[in-house]
Amino acid sequence: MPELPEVETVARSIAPLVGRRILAAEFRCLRVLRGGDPDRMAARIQGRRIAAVKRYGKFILLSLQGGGYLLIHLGMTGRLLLGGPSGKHTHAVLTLDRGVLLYDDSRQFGCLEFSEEFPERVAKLGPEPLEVPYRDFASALRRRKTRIKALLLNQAFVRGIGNIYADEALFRAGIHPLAMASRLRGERPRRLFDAIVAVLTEAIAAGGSSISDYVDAQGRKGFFQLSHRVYQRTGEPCVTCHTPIHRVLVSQRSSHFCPKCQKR
DNA sequence: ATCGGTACCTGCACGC
DNA sequence: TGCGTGCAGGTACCGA
Repeated sequence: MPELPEVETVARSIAPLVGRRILAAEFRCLRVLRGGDPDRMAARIQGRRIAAVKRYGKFILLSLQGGGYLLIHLGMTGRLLLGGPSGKHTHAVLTLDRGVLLYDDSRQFGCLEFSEEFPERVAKLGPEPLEVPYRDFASALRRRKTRIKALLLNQAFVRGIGNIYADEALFRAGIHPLAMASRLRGERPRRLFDAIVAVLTEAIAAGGSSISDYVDAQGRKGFFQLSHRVYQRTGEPCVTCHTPIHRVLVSQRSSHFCPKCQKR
């Protein structure tokens, strides 16, 4: 489900939890828990206050008062919900001094991880696409001998872009998903950079894309799916030239593009 | 050191 | 109705 705009929306919707105390933590699913024993992890979290909520790429990091971090990744189907009934895929329940926070994830590709130090997984990520200076982005592009679509999905290159926004940015920039990153010339790197910034900014303003079941922590849907120009529009006419949208696999991921507007 | 391919898990839409 | 197939926003890990 969630890429940078969706995770940003979720992070904003749980921002009011700053200052709340975690009275109890219950972890029900070993698979989504990183770094060991559920009861020990619960014991280390219990009683601490949430000092900050911050997004890093597709991760949400809760900093706890007095040290310690709870790192959350939503995977494909993860949801953080403020209150609401716990269901068959609810894997964690944080009882707060006011309210409750649930972690729900049917496919179990997401994860929760507690660490005393700033998490290594976050430290290894590339820069934020909305913060990286253009010249850093352009010089990194030049050094990569891989397909541009695969590179945009690589979280060590830039953090937060997933399949939807990679396809949408490449369409806006007029670049074929199979183009080699290091061989983009002339205006193309700049157009790609600007397209990424524009599509992410617009998507955040729309509360993200709700493809099937994505909602923020208050259960609100996003509406950026209404603005998708290529993603999951295979066979439909291109909004610019009316050519049917094509689909190819790049690194085993569906990639949607206009064969006329996006040249290699 | 970088890659591309595969595995992980559940649910849904589709054709038969 | 049910069954098999393919597809889905994710990352981690493997061998080349």
